[in-house]
Amino acid sequence: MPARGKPSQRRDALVQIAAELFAEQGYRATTVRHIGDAAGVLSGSLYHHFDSKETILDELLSSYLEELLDTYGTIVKAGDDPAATLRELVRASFRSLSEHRAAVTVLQNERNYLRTLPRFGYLTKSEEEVRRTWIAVLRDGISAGDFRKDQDPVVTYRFLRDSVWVAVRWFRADGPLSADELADHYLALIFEGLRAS
Amino acid sequence: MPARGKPSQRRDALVQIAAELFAEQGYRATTVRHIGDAAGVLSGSLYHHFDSKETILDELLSSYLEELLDTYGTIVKAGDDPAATLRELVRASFRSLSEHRAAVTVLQNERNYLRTLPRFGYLTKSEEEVRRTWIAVLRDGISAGDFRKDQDPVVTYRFLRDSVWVAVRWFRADGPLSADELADHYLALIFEGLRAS
DNA sequence: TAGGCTACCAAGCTAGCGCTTGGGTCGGGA
DNA sequence: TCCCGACCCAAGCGCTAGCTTGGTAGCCTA
Repeated sequence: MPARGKPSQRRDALVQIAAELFAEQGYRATTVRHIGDAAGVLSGSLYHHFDSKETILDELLSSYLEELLDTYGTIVKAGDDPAATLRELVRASFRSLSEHRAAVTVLQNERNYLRTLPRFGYLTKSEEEVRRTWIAVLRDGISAGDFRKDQDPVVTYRFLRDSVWVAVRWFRADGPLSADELADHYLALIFEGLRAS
Repeated sequence: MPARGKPSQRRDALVQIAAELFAEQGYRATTVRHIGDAAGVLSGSLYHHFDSKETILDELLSSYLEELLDTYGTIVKAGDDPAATLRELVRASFRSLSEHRAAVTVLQNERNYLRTLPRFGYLTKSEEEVRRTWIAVLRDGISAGDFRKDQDPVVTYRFLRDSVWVAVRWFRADGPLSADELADHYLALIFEGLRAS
């Protein structure tokens, strides 16, 4: 069986096939026989590539989170003003949501369950790092006078985070709006509000 | 077995017990043996009250949706101006989220899956009615000059809807914020925006 | 006090789950 | 030519899922 560090095209393709099924039907509702069928292979043959169904999911999620946190780090290091940084964080999030739709969907839907598994303890850590990043930007924006002071950054963070990521439920990369257009629409709503001036 | 229209205290209690488990672990991951254990009964005994696990879920969801749509109807019929109506819709939604936490959670998490089952076709219909209600208010607000014209009401609706309902993931009725306080915090963000004036 | 109703138990059925085992095929390097 | 590694099949194991069946204890009413 190929190891994690020893990449294989077939292995990567199988992860993607499984990812689509996980996203559509849920991780637990997707059976190894489904995955095998979709890949044109008997279910047992999957165990040549992976030692468990969990491993397939792990590969999907950890590689996604690695990339996302990397992108966040780059944005923060750029050191723009808080409003611009927040804007870039939102844009990057919507882009990741379009490029890794399956991974994001699974993460949203199975988060509570997966966190109970020791193997996926890193999900909590990643989530905490995302949280720190966003809240720091919000606090900076308040201190700098860019953002309103009568907002609790913790509550605001949860709203921003949730309303961005939950869009994965209906966003389609081949739909009428691109990820960046959607991000800008969202940012306009968040920054300027709904009320006519 | 008691029928749907023939209420039974025991039956209602069992629905609530099951609802908590469905919300915490997911509908499919909750077994009839779990439900039986939580109710202090053997799993087979549940089939005295319900003819299937699906029936338990159906009872939970349909009664919740009935109540929600009823509340929405009352608010719209009151005929306030669009901003006030939207405010009341948001408040009512947050309240329903606190009073029917389990039902909302299940609906959010299993929506995609349940819509594939013929039995739960009414979920799509209810969703459509909610959609019509909100979008009508948004359009009215734009026409009346209360809301900004450069917003697509369809996209805005999805943001509002998602960011309200997704709060069920972290909202606790016994937490620091009441449902109305949370609604007001949210409304301030939506109406006035994040940017300092 | 007999009969029926509500609520439950004890036991087990079938289907399908994740995963294992032993073996087969085929292309590339020595 | 020989063999190794990548890849896959066929069959089935142990287990748990939702659900069924036949029976019973206690209560209410006539």
